Amino acid sequence: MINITLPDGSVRQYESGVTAIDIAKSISEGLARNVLSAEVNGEVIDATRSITSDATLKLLTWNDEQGKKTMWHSSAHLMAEALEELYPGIKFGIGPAIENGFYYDVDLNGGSISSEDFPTIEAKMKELAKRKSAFVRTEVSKADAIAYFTEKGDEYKLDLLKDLQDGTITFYQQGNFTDLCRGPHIPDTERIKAIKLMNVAGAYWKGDEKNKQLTRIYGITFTKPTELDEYLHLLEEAKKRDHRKLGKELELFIFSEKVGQGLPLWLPKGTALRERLVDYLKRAQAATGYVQVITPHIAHKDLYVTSGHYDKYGADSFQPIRTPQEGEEFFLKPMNCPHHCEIYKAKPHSYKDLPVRLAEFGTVYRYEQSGELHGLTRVRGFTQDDAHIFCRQDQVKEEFVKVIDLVLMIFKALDFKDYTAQISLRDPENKAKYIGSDENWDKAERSIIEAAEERGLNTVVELGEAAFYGPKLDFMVKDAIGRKWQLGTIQVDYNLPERFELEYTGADNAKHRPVMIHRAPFGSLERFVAVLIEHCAGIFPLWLAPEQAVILPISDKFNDYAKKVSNLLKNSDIRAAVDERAERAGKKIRDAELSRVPYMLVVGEKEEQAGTVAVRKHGEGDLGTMSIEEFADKINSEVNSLINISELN
RNA sequence: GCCGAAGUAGCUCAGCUGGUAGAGCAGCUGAUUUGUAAUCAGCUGGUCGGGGGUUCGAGUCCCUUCUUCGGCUCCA
Repeated sequence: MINITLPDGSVRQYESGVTAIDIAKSISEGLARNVLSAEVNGEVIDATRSITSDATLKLLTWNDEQGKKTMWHSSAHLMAEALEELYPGIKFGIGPAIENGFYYDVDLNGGSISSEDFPTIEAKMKELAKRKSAFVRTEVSKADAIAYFTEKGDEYKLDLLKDLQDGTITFYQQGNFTDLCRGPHIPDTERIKAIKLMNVAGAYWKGDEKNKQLTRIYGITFTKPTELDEYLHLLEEAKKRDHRKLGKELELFIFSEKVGQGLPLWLPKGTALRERLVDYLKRAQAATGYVQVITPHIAHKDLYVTSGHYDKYGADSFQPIRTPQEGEEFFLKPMNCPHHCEIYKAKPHSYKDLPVRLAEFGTVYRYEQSGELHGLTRVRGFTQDDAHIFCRQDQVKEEFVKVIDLVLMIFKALDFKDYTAQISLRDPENKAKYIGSDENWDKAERSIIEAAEERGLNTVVELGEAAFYGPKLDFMVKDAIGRKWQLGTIQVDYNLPERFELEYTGADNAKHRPVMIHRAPFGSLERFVAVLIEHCAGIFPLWLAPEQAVILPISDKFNDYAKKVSNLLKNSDIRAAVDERAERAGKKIRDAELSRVPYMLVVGEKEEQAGTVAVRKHGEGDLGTMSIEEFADKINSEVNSLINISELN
């Protein structure tokens, strides 16, 4: 007998050789039907594999990330089986699960597949799924595996086999399809109940553009038809929230072919929104010991030679700006850090002065690949809410805590409730590729982890994801419809202080090298505004909305009163416009609702006589009549409850 | 940068197999003076992304270029 420990800590005894499915059945039939794979001693395996020694077991279902991945990976095999029946002679690359679904890369030998073929493929997949074919795992020798794919004529699988060790090779077979695969897979194809192929795209074999281009077919599957419906609904919702669409509709920003790709033009309303974000962060930073600096948009080549960026990015960047001076070259600044290093260097520092926190809303230019540009999330000119903190090694933790507080304050003000901190550390197997002493790295890594713990962050630690110059913490937020975005970042840098020979004088009267911390709570204003638009679907928090209220006179007889109301509100720092058009109230309300103005103030004869406004809230409707002062108080208290910088002190 | 698709009025889109452009909204003008999601009428507006070609004739076919979209690769 063996002991199986379940996630709740309970221990059950089973015969050796029991499978996860057997165990699930012993708990309930329903659970057994839902099991997709199993995590045994931390490793995800087929739910149908035997367990022969004491183990901890977690049964994975659709509700587990890994369960979904298993399902989608198996779905890729199912699609491959369908494709092989429909397109005999087709060759297969790789077919993994991805964040939302799966894909398979195929070589059609000159043929083609388009989205018009999807219904046929989907129908075939459904037919095959219903056969309830089991996914059967077999261990094969490398020689046998090579023989199998040589006979089949699948050069891609043979290419993959080259890099595999004999003795670790497994095949999975379901129905008539056999694939080289590590697994794991779901018990049988019948668990796949809903299938949707999403799109086709070209993709190079092994991601290398020198290799042949394969056809990549994306799909997604579900354990219930309703889950597919929900997913399609979510996609539609995402489309409605697309910041590129809303940015145009709400007149926030545009792009112009003449100005250039990836160079956004901020319209008055977008600028108002952005400036408000900037003011907010500036006030918060002023309260937490930052000083603002301003540096030019271009810099001499030498700056980037010193920083090392010239060697690394020179040829792939905007090319140098020349001057009448022979051989002189300037570059558009791609980051603010080297400039800030020069500011730090401008005078000697004592250990007592540290940390020095230099902040700048610095606009930078990077020549991103044309195919990579996307709305405001990936542009060629953008403004970072950048700051560099120069501190002693023993201050790293405290500085991290402070930056975390700043980021959390912003998340609160913008209603991001769901976030995790991703901590990127060194690859412990390969410490040599990182710059800086082992001791400092250890300290810094520990400081970051402790800072995150102290603030109760949910963290995910990624080994080997650190930059060569230091470990970092990135905030991953989930938006209102569950999509993940990377926003704020905090990074330790041991490289630039070295290259710029930054120093401070310690208590021992000797020179020491400060630690540099890069941080950007928003990341960039462009990207942040894009995420914000998609998060709130264009319905901005009241403190940010370009217009907080619009006053709607019933007829032009009341335009004067409307203007008076607008002026009174302006005195209370409320942004309110008047809709003076000769339209009916219904039309004005409709337009105001569509442009997502938070409050509409309808004014007519009654209001003019009583000195009041009839308040209507966006998306909610009529709130009744109140005095102008009451309304102003209501707005201001609502705003204050959202942004409260004093919390930081 | 690579592969695939698309580009028609300010916006959203229609325009079959080639026969010199349409709608709705927006805008303008006039009428209406209006009470919680679209008042009515009239009008303006396009070298059909740019360039080249085929043709008697090109929004429509071909080449080229730019931009956008979906992916790949990339992101200091």
